[in-house]
Amino acid sequence: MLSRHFIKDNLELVESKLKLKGFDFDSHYFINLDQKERSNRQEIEELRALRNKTSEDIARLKKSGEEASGPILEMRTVSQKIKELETDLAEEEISMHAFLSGIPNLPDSSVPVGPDESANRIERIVGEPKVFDFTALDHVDLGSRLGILDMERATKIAGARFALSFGPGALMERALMNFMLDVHTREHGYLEVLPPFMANSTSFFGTGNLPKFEEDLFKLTDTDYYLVPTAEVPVTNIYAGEILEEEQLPLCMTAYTPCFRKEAGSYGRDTRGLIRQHQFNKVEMVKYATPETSYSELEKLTANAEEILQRLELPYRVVTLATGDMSFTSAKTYDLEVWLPSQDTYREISSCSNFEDFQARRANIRYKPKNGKKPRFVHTLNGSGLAMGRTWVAIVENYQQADGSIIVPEALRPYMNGLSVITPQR
RNA sequence: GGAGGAGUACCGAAGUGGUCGUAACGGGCCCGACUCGAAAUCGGGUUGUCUGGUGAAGAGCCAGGCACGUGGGUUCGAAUCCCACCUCCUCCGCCA
Repeated sequence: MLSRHFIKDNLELVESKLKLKGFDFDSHYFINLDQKERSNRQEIEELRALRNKTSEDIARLKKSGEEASGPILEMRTVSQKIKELETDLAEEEISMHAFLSGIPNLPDSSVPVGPDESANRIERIVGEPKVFDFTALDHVDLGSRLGILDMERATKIAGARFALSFGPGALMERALMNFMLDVHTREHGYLEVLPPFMANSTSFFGTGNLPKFEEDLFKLTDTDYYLVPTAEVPVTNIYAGEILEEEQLPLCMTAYTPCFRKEAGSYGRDTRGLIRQHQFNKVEMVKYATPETSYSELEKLTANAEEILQRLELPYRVVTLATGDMSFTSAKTYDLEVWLPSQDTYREISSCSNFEDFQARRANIRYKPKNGKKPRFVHTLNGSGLAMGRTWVAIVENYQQADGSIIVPEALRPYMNGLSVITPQR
């Protein structure tokens, strides 16, 4: 959510910045509603002040045994009037809240301007795309030939967009989780968190997934719970409604969770394999930072995610998302894209964003500055470190050999009982 | 799932319809005094938020509103009475 004061003081700026994100900001609606609400609130407050003062008089009169029915009758009318005005105010507040919560975050000035991903800016390319002297297969063919991946039976059990892995395939997923968490906790200074895999609607509002993107989520029948689409939701909300000390910042947390997404609106896209699933595993990094440090923390967080790709020796590139390609909540996003031989292209494997105070305002996460001044909103950041399913795909495809076996990246071998090559099972 | 109890500031806790919400009392923390320094002692301070005014300022100051788990209700007036919900605790049942 954007600050109402900020919008009021910077109408043109807000309008033009939102346009870059493809959002049409209705400033007239905002100004009218703001004005109406404020004048209404002021009238209510004046009447309440009158009632408070008169109530004290009534108490005094009653205590000294004097007649008080005059002011009581008078206040009966005043209270009635207050109640009427409060009904109007409540409606105005709901409208304002709905309006504000539907406005996306403003893009940072360093973000490339453009309507879609064609305007994304490539920051750096690390490693060389693999070239094979044989016909390279995709991960589905490789996986099923090796007997470590079975998409058909997953479909039988659950449906389309689910996966089933066996033996070294399942082990590699578990190894990736431990490897990533170990690097982030032991070397990058993150605190490991194991959060709930469901969260309530308040938490989803806090991170900006609700109310606008409910169609992406799995909701549990007859409850207020949704399955988490990313650890961002439960972890960012850990300190919702709280005031931290500045000394606690930056607060760095990392968490493994499965992620559940409906992928509505992506029918027909990425139908083959593990690229787009209803359920996938992910290790996420989440940070709270001060406004002064959030952009340098974003660089660190992105580097932390890149470190995983580097240790796995996977070729990748880093792009800055253009204004029109960014998410609703983000002020700046770097995507890490890993090389996939089967698609002859780079595919997103991590998304690292600074949300500034957009989520913190929604979730009411603040910190008390060292100077003892009033509480301020923290800046929240997060990034995948990494999406494990897609990492699995990248390893299988990039490390394939002519005979269809898969070399296990060195960094992963200690996590796989020393296994160095995945060969056909059974 | 059943029965009972409880949610008040940083923590503990008092307050059961009126001038007691910056909210008794105790502790913690911060500043100051005493001291060579510290402890002890003494003095002061210590919730957040919104509206209006005054400011360059969403710094400070002034006036006022709101908040005693959350949301409603009764009343001239609610921490206090009523209803619903949430959370925690104890006992019983079930259970990995």
